[in-house]
Amino acid sequence: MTTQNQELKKAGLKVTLPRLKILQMFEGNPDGHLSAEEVYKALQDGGEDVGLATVYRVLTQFESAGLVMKHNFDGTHSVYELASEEHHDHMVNIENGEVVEFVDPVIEERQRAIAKEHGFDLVDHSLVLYVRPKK
Amino acid sequence: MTTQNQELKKAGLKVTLPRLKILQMFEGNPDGHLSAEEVYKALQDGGEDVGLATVYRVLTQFESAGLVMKHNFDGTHSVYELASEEHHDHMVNIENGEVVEFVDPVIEERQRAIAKEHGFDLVDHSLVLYVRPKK
DNA sequence: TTTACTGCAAACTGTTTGCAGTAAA
DNA sequence: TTTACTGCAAACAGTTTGCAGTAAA
Repeated sequence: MTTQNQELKKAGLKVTLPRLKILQMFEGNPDGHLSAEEVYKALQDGGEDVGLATVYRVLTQFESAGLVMKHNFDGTHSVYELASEEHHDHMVNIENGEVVEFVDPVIEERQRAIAKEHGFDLVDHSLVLYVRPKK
Repeated sequence: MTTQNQELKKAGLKVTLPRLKILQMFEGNPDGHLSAEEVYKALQDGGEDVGLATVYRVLTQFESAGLVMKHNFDGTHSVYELASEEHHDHMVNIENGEVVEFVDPVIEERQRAIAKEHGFDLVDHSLVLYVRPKK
C-alpha cells in the first residue's frame, strides 16, 4: 500500500520490509495494544524473518515519528498502540488483560485545574483504571 | 522506637536492623517517594552495611504488609512511599522529579462511574499528572 | 554507489533468587 | 537451638547497542 509507504517516508524513514510489516500490523488492528514481543512473535508466525532488536528499534522510531504511542500498564513491559488524533485513557481488565479506551471531559478538565491550583501547567498525564467484570 | 518494632511484629516480620532502618527512613520522611537504589544509598551513607538485594526484599515485604505502596512514575524504576490511610494521586514535576500528592473527589467518582458504564467494577487506578512550573 | 537499515550477539538496567553463613526469638 | 533473615554473586526479564553485512535510494 502506497499509503503506508508515504507515512514512512514522511517520517524520514526508508521503506523497508520490517517497518512496512509492523506498520501494517498496527493499522490492521487499530484498537490493539501490542508489546515488542507480541509484534515479534506475530512476524515470526507470518514467516517474516525480523529480529527482536529491529522490532524494538522500529517501535522506538515510530514513537518518535508520532505514528504510535507507548504505554506502560503493568510496570514490567511496554505496549504500543497506533497514535490516534484524539487523546484517550485506558481501562485494563485485570482478569484477562483486555484494554478498553475511554475519554472523559470532566476528568480532563479537573486535571488541568488541579495542576493550575498547585502552580503548574499540565504537560501530560497517565490514567489507567484497573477493573474487573461487574458481577 | 517500640512503635516501629510493633509495626514489624504485627506484619509477621522479625525485627532486624535492615527492616528497622528502612522503616525509620520512610517514617522520618512521610512525603518521600524513594527508589530501592535511593534507600540503599542512604543506608550506605549512614554507615549501615545492608545489601541492595535486602533492600528489595524488605520493600517487597513492606508492600505485602501494607506498610508502603509501590509506584511506577517513569516506567523505568519503581518508587515506594509510606502507606497512608487516605488514597491520593500524584503530580510529577518533569523538570526536577518533585512529587506532589493530591486527591480529587470529582475524578474519583467519575472513574467509578466510567468503569460501571462499561460493565466493570473499579478495582484500582493509577493517575499521574506530568507538570511543569507555570510561567 | 552510498548510506541507512538489519540481524545477531553481547551489553545493560532494574530486580529476583540460590546459597551458605548470621542473628533474632 | 531453631528458623527466619542476610549478603553476596549469579540469574533474570526487558530493552539497547556495536558491528559487519545487506538492501533501499
